[in-house]
Amino acid sequence: MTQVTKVDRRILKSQEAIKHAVIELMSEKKFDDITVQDIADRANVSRGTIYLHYLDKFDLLDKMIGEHINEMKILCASTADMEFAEANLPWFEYLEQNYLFFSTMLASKGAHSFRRQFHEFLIEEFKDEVNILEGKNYGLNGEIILQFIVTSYVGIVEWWITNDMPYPPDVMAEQVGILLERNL
Amino acid sequence: MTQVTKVDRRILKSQEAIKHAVIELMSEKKFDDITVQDIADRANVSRGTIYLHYLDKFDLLDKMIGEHINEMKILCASTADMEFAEANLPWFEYLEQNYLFFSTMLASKGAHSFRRQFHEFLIEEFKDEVNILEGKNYGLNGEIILQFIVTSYVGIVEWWITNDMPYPPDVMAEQVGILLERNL
DNA sequence: AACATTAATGAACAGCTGTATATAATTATT
DNA sequence: AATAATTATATACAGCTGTTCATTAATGTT
Repeated sequence: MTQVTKVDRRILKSQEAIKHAVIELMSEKKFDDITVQDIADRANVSRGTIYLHYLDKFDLLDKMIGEHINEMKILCASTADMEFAEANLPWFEYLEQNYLFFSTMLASKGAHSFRRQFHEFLIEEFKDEVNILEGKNYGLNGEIILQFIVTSYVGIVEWWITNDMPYPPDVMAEQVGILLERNL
Repeated sequence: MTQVTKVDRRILKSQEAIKHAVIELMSEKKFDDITVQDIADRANVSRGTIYLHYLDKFDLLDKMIGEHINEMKILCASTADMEFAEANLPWFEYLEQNYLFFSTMLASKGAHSFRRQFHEFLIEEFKDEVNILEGKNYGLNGEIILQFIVTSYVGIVEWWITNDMPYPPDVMAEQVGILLERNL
């Protein structure tokens, strides 16, 4: 069931301007140094308008991250029955394409949002892959294995981005793919 | 070469009072809700005194975390040639003993400090354990394997603490030990 | 005990935050 | 086109932050 109620144009316009302003400012300074006043000035809206849509600047960042995670979910749907190494590739390419956003965001106090959302997303993706009834993980704790895999994925992505993507997406996808196969 | 120059008693007294105040306040509210004014009032020092010792409240938290990491380094030195499952145990026990501090800290915007410091510490511990010249990791990228292992360790510890330690330290140590053996 | 050094204090400051409110402008609907 | 509802604006406010500075207090060393 899709929501068909029209959203007031003013809301879309304000939110677009605000998010666009953040992207612009991110290429000029660290997210932690960007003030709500900065964003309002750049977006050409009243500072109060930002608080009308978001709790604070971290909530704003959180929602921008959420939109990226949704993009990655869509990418994921199209690789449903590939091998890990192959299915990983679109994600690493997507991260690379949005390097400025992700690197600036990860260098800020809002990095927690990304980690939380990406973690939740990956838990959904991998939770059915863990088998402790037979095979290599027989007898182990499924919850701990799932956390082990997912946090390593989140962590390696964060490492890759904050270290200026030292390897190309296809190398990352392949190496991470091998590590996933070994543990799942 | 140990530093023998005496530290002014007032410095020790102020810093002790400040750190003690933070610990106290942590049992009353989330770290993000604690203000520098709160800390100054509780520690019975002038607000300016805190800025005399620390850049801001996150720098203060960072230094408190650093002291815990140092404790864990000391624990580590005594388990140098044990199996992973055994060597892990003192860490998980230490984390359990300081549950209030770690859980409150991880629920804040300062969680990044812990992750960074614990990550750096583990890199030092594990960097010599990766062998890509023979064995299970032959031909793989050593840097990526190291990041994979270390971030999963940091992540699983964070998961364990923020989820109210759902398993006792010995179970965690054993399960994580198995996962480490498999990948190193 | 007297001294020079260092640390702590209190007050003042500009700037940002988050909230509230009255007013104006825009929108969707009739 | 007129209307009611919604959104945006400007302004004001109290509280916190991080810095500065002159003054006072405590410390370690002669």
